[in-house]
Amino acid sequence: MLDFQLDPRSGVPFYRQIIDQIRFGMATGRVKVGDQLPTVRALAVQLKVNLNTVTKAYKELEIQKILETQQGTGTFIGSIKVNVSTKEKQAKLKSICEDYVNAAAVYGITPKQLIEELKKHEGNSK
Amino acid sequence: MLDFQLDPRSGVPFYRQIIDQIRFGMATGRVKVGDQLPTVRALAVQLKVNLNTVTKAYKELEIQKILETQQGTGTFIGSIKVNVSTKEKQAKLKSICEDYVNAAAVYGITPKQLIEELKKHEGNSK
DNA sequence: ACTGGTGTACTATACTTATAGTACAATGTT
DNA sequence: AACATTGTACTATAAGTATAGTACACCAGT
Repeated sequence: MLDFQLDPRSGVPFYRQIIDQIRFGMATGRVKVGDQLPTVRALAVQLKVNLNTVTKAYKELEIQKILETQQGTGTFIGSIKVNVSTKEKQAKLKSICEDYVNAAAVYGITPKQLIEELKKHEGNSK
Repeated sequence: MLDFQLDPRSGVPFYRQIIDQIRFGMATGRVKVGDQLPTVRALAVQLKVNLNTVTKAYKELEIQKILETQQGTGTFIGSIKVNVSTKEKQAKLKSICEDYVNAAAVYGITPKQLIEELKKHEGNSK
């Protein structure tokens, strides 16, 4: 099951964050072909966004054949193999780190200190 | 000198990308207090965006006392200082790390990868 | 057949973002 | 004093994003 998380401060539209997280979830093997996604209403409530926002995300992925929807039943992971390019992965990593360094810098925390703290989490790499 | 680059596909507004890159440049020691930034017109041409877009970015940073502007002269890196108690700082560090480990995990990025990326920036950070 | 849950389709509104264009104000140099 | 360069302040337009609300269509149970 995917653990959706929206960051309103990132500037990235919600529907795009949802799309990204589903695509990355498929690429990293967190969800498999045939898995059912949360219903549009359930996810809207969970993420505290509008029904239309989730719908927009699902619809775009459905157009790309990444999701398969059955009206009345639900939305499922399609059989298309999603390939997130290493370039895209790298961009995401870079973007996250920049946000991270900026957020920390506001409090006078240096990248070096961040690294030290992060080492405590290294075990969870899976 | 900062090497600005905009990614139109990221979904992040241009003016925000400019803000982020300036802040990131400060956090990682690429620019120092007193350095002059490109003029609003020069940067607008360089990035192929509108004058107003650059202005918006500079203005927001000026409000935050991160930049200092002198009409007729230019825009410069300000000398902001953040005073936070070490206890508060430590708590913030922990909180920020947890947030980012979670945010990264959503995209299949491990703490170890975060550390690797961060190491690129630990050099000049004070 | 009915009911509840699913996705879908619309209208309308508000806010944000980006652009274009114009004009003005402050500074420094000549 | 004149000029070029800087930041600033408007108006107007267009596109994108998010919300609210309503209604409908499809499917699987009972």
